[in-house]
Amino acid sequence: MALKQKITLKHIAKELNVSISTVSKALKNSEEISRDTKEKIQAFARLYNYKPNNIAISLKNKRTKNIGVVIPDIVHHFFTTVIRGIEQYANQKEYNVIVCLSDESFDKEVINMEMLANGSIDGFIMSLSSGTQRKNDYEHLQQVVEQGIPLVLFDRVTDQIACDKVVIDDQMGAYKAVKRLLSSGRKRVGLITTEDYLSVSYKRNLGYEKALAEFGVEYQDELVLKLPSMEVDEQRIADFLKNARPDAVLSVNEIFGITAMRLIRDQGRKVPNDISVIGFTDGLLSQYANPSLSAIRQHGEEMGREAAKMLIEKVEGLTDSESFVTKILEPTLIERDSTIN
Amino acid sequence: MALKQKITLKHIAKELNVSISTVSKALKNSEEISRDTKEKIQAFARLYNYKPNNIAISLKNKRTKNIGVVIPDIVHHFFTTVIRGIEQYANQKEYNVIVCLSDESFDKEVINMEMLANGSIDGFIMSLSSGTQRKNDYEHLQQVVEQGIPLVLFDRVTDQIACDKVVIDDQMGAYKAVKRLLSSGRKRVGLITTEDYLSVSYKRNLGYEKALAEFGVEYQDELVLKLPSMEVDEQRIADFLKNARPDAVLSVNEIFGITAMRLIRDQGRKVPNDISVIGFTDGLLSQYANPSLSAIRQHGEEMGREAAKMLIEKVEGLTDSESFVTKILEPTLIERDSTIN
DNA sequence: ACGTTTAACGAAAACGGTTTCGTGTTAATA
DNA sequence: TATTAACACGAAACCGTTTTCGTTAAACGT
Repeated sequence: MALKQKITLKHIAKELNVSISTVSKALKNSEEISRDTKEKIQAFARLYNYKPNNIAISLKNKRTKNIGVVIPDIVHHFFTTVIRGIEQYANQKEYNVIVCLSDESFDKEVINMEMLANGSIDGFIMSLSSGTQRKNDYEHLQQVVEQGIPLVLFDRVTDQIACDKVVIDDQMGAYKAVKRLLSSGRKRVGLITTEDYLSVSYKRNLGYEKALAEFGVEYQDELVLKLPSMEVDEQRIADFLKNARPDAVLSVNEIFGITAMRLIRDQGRKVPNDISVIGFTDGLLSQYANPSLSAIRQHGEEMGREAAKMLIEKVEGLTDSESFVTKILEPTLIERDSTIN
Repeated sequence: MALKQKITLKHIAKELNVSISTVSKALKNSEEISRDTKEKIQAFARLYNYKPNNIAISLKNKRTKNIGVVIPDIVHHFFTTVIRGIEQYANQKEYNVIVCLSDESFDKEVINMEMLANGSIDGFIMSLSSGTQRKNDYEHLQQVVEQGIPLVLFDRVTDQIACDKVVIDDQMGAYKAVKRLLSSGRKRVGLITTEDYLSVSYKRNLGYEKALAEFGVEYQDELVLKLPSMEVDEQRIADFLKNARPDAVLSVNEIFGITAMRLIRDQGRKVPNDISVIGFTDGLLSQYANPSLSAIRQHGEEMGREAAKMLIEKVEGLTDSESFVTKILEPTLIERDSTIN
């Protein structure tokens, strides 16, 4: 099979007995070049399907039209929707999206960023790995911003780095959920969460406490289950449900919520009659669970679009590179079958 | 804030009063350069954290170490696991992954591929959009292979293009499922699928028929529901369940399966006692559904790893560029609560 | 008829590397 | 002492563009 080698300006120039610069200008329809020459060159280019080499252009312009996205995990509905949002906006602005997974590991996050920071991308959009948040080390981010590479953090952010951010109001989300549970008459609202090193967990705990306080309900340790990671520890959840005997549960993610619902049933109680359940991260599971799970929707796609917008505006210099904003999206409570009025 | 501009060979050369070539060689530990000079240069480079510019290297080597992944949709557990598999392998080989979404649209698929094909990537991994399969037009793929860009197709493939492929044996998957249902005594095994233009649906239908034939069961049109797209049409599924009255159902994806289970219950029948259900695409939904859904596992991660391996071997010339293989992964039936022995 | 504008194009530098091929210096060899 | 090899380094081409700045020749003005 004969390979149709990509044609370059040089080829065209030689074939048409003109200089490379003339070809370049002709293809850009420059006024400098005569009608005749332009037509000849453009026709030839069309015929051989000339397309400029992106890499060469990147080198020249010092702009790649690539944006690097570094996320902890892609097999996770929330991140996946964010990526889609990023893609949507980026695509329409003719940017490509390079996705790297940190796998919740600090080291991988660092390696990936260093790899991309050496010219491969014009800017970063990222969500911190749990490893990084636990280590509380943001040197690699600092390096990137010091090099003048725009950075937008989303969802799992840190205030130790000055950059644009987009988050949902996690505290508000938890607050809304708990308020909803309390005002429908629930007395013992439990919380299934992870330990505080994850920024989002911390804030959700705050919202939980705030709602309790507002309703004059005392915070009780036994009603809060803090799991050490996102792993589903059925035993601990089951024990928690049995011992604390909540009449409502807010879970910090979908899976804990779904699992809790199943365990509740196994223990002979009913959702939502005996126990209401609300989960964070409104994804497919919440939608299709049985009973379907009321959830705090985090608007991942919007978050992605917003992050991409902020990033690209910085990249293209449309926005002051010294001033940063944090966009806070308001979460929405989606009522389904796991809560009762 | 003082920007730490990226340092280049030129900077180092000027600072140390040597030539650029000397710096380049010294940093590669070339024998050509004296101990002293090398140490001096390397120390300086380390001090200023010199990292070569990827773009410049790409231009020189005509190799980007990027691979382009074009998939129909990212908010889909199966594709997401494939990406993870690709990432795993690619990362370990120091390749980056550029993800583009075709959104099931032919046009977007074409645009994305053309964009990436102009030097941005060393090869493609892709799964065809439904738009493309419906249009049955593979010109853009042909172009790419004619330019000598390696291409690996996965899952949704076509035999109109000669390239490496990795798929699961969809026919076998359906066959295994239906065989399982029939041998546990079911008589009226229904199939909820999509129309045949999707290559996978077609093959799954074949497996369904094959199992029926083997058990001497006659194929009945009324037991097969072909939806026009992947949209969940509850009404049609409900009607199908009521009218065809199957005692077992194989669904061509997770969502149809989950939905069917719910509708079955709504109609007053029980899973798995009255009706067994098996779904394709073993994802979170199947795992966490209630009852949990028996499923055909498609080994997305392995598929991704395999695709990445095949691609990178082609890219690096380790494998003959003229000969292509199709790797067929065997699907696994995962038994859960939605089937009864 | 002479200087000046203008049109149309080419040469060359630049982006940041890699690599081949000198070249000058010194040390070893005949 | 003349020759040569080894050593250490630099010049320059190259990857494929873009862009600035000539340069040439024709057209123009007076």
